[in-house]
Amino acid sequence: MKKKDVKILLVDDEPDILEIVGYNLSLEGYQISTASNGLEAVTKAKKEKPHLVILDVMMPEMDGIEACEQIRKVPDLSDTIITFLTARGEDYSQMAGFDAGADDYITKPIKPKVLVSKVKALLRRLKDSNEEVADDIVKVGDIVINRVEYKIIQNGTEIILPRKEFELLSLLASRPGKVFKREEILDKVWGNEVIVGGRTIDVHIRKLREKIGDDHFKTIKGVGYKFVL
Amino acid sequence: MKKKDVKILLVDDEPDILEIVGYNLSLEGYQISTASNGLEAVTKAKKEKPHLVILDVMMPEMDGIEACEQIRKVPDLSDTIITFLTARGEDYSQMAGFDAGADDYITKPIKPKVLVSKVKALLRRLKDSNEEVADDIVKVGDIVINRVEYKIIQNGTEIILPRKEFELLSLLASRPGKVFKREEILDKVWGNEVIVGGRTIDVHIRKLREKIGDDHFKTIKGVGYKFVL
DNA sequence: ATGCATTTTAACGATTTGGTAACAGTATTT
DNA sequence: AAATACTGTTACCAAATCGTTAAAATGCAT
Repeated sequence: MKKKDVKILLVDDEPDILEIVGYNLSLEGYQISTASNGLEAVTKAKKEKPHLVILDVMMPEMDGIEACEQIRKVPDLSDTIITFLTARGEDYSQMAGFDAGADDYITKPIKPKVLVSKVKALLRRLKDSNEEVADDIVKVGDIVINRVEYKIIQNGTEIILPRKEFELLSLLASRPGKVFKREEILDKVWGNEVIVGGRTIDVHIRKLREKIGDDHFKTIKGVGYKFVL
Repeated sequence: MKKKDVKILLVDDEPDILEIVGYNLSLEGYQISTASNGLEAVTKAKKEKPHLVILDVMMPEMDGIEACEQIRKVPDLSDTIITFLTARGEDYSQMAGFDAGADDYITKPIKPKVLVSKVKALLRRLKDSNEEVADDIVKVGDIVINRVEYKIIQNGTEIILPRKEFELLSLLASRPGKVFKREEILDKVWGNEVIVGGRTIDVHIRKLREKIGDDHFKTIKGVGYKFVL
């Protein structure tokens, strides 16, 4: 997801806070909208479906805790990350925040740099959870992919794959039939910082074709590869 | 199939699990029913024909494995997806689950978000659960254009098209009957920086006429082309 | 460090694709 | 009917893309 497509809803009853936090986050390229109390927050959240909600705990009309609970009840917002703004030194242990479904706390006074890096960290979590769930066992066609033990079983035969091959297969098989663009594969298997040569994917595909079976991997020229059953 | 028409049968002997998992899934809009042991599960499955069964492995009366085998024997339920709930760290290598016909495992402890995205992923396998990919699969006349899998299906026959041809067809078929000007086609399929000769579009249209059928592509002299059903 | 497995690169060949040119065909205008 | 303008068709070439291989680089464990 592009940074500028990330929507953040900022909720606080102090206009100063809204402005300074909003300013710093918009500098980073996020889409910011604001609300000044819990009710407004819930309404806007439903309408705008933000990816992240930053909620002051103490507010008139409806406090942050309750707003958080309300937001958590909305199915469309199940992936939304909620973080509280709270005064430093409050007793976290008896805070109802996490019970209400919060993901994190940010303490006042707010340091812009800290805030921004915290937000980045939280949104990274969003990205991770959006990508397919990593940790378990899936059967797809004649293949069982065991992500826990890093092995695959095909017709009862166990096959141990090296990490990159395993992850590549794992990705392709996570959506049989879907074509994964080369770019997408690089993003998800290699990570978008690493730069590898143009033939790297092909070589790994070739090894998979050898080990798993030629017919399972189909090339779509100019686009990418797909796994077929 | 609409999300709210998807039936999920949840089987566990611990009421707490039933409640928390059931709650989270019903928030997503699925129809939930529950059973607290294997016998009940098989009975309910036969009656309700759920699309997905989430089955605890260890239960009184009849364990998950046997319940799974029973369910798999029912012809009506051949398309039902079955997934086990299992404690993390168990010895997967000697698990009888996949032999019994399971499609997946979900490990306890259960994180609601993980569970929900897992369930979504599994239900995506149901051919007709067009939840979110609806926009990427378009039916026009006797042709189905599948942008996810980069293929088109005509009268049940799969046809793989090269990229430019696919995109051209995709564009024209996106508005059957509408005439696309040559200029417009160049913009959308080739991109307005690239300059190609005057006969390029014609050649591609010709290839489509060969592969898809002559009558589908109508020439409007002096203007452009349109796709007709 | 040494050896082994994995990953990446580089080079080359093979294949597919996209694009052009040339000409034939067809409609449109004069 | 002739001239004009546009499209259809074909064969061919160039560029893009992919497959394969071997060797170099990297990582990893002994």
